Amino acid sequence: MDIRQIAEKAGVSVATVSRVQNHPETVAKATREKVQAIIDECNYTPNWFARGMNLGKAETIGIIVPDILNPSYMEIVKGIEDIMSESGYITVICDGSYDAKKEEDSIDSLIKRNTDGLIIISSSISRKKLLSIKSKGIPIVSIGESNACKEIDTVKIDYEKASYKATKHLIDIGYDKIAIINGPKEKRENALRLEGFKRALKNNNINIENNYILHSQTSLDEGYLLTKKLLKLKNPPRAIFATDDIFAFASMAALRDNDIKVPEDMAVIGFDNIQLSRMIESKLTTIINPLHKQGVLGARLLIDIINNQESEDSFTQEILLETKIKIRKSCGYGNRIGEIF
Amino acid sequence: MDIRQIAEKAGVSVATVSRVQNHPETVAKATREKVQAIIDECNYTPNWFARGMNLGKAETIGIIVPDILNPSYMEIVKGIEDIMSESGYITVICDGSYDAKKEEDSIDSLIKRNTDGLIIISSSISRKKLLSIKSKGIPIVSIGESNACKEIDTVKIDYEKASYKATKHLIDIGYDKIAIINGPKEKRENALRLEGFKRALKNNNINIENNYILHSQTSLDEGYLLTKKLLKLKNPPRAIFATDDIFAFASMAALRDNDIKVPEDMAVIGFDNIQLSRMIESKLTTIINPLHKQGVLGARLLIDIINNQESEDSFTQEILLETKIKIRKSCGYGNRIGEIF
DNA sequence: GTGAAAGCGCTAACAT
DNA sequence: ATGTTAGCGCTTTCAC
Repeated sequence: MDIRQIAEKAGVSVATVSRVQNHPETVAKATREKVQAIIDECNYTPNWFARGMNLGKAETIGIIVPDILNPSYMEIVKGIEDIMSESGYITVICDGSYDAKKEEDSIDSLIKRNTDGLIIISSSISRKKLLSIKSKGIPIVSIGESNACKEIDTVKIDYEKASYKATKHLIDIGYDKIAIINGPKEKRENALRLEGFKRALKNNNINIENNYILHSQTSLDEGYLLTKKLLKLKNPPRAIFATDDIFAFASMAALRDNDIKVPEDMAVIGFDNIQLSRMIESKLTTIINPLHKQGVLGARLLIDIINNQESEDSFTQEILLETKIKIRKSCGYGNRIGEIF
Repeated sequence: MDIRQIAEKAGVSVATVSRVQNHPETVAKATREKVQAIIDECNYTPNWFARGMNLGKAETIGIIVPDILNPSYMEIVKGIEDIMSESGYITVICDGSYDAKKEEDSIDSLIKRNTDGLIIISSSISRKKLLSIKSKGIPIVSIGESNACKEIDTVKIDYEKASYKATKHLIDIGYDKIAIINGPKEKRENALRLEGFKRALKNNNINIENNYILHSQTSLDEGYLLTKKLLKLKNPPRAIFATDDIFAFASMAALRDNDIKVPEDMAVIGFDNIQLSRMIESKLTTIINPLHKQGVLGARLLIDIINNQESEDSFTQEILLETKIKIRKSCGYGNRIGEIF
């Protein structure tokens, strides 16, 4: 069923049918209604490729996410989806598998498809690549840190400060032997987290013990193993800062398997406050990262950029969201909250 | 940069450039190399809309998933991604938000875009809609139960049997007051789970207590609340079968908040064996659902269907995967496994 | 207000 | 082996 057949059935030209769909106000009411009736009756939708060829728009945006199995990222994606779907965009989610190369390939593939815009989440894509995308005029926003921070539109939190806050909390309640289980050190946001961690220690005259600084690649299992490694130290830590809630889960699993009680024998603080973090034992004290909100804001920002592509009064934006700390049970000293809410 | 400019630079016709890209073997080595060099130099990729318009292929498949925040579903999606990305397809993941209407809208939107094929996961799309998709000649496979089981290609497990197995396990180790926290009852797979549950009770002459049969809509919070409801019964159960691991997590959180120990005071068995299920306390005994594998098989099946669309020797397939039980700690009686692996 | 016709960039049949 | 050309289905100027 193509536009010509509709035109024929309605006894009008293809141009008129096209107008009914794209600029209905320019066609006489009677004609419009007649044509629309046929369109509905035939359940006609314009061929999407043909339409795209003329308009150059795909009504599609691409999302690059490091790992679709990590709920932290998916909460951001959910926020993006919520906005995009109400704006008529389709979102293509590409799983980067924590691999910069794969992320870049996905980007190429999305660009080839004339995707209207891109959102990259916690991406490890090179600065060069990022700038080349932007210079092609493709709208792009980064959620979290990227390798070209100042040059591309960004929604993020202050990772350094948030980590400082987490570490400071541990110090305030009396810990000084604090380890960090961080993500891959190549990622800028992890470097920042480490800085925040160190700054908190320094400011409080606590010696920085290199054995307490661990980088996990990605997986739950690695978080588990790294924690075991920590326990085997001659002088093990008394608190663990896991920079991702699921690392904290893995860590607590390792502690339990060694009969170490949280928070009695070891404090654990997480990062992100994913939904599950209040369902586990011991209930996780963590940094509230407004994940869903970042997705929402990132999506709105991207739509803005798409709609004002040529307008000269567009400036690169950086939206910085505040974080809070959520005190539950896993560090002790707080009141245990009897209910999950 | 379009095909004409490339042709000009290379001193050949557009047809030759097109051939170099699509049927390189039909063009002389010398010409081919010369043209390819220009293509590379200019970083030319064919306009995707124009290409699609001629070929009618989008090299895209769509996935409908009830909830992108539920790790059970995302493990399936990951399996699909793994296969699709190595086959050059891009996957569009649509979040159905547990809403049949939204799922159907997404399908329409995908079809409009000439998506080459569809994979629906645990979908609540009506039988009528499903058959109409199939009758349009659009390749579609269902992972999990759908409302048109026999008519569309399917990869699934036997939900009834798996639930029977889970319930039987509880009975075998001595429980007879067993509750079930099931998903939405409108879904066929949940109806099957309930049947399996009831069959196990009946076969063992255990009375079916209607108060012990609960349906949760979707969320963690609801699983939590439902469990509290169970505890308020005059005659509360001694074991809970949660038909989704994250329900089990939520359930255990509620139990802890009521100072009920798992497995000492209450046994809990889950369903799916998601990665996180071995990280929580108490380690979850659960049904091993080959999620990733289902994704892989579903993807392969879909590719098969796409490639043999007109061939007459294609028959609707149903691939049924076996499930196993993973005994950890949450039901007691098993040995506690000291390590997570 | 409506129609005729010129592309959009590409592929493939047909011609050489 | 390569070039010429007719579409693919739509949108949009430009006439009327």
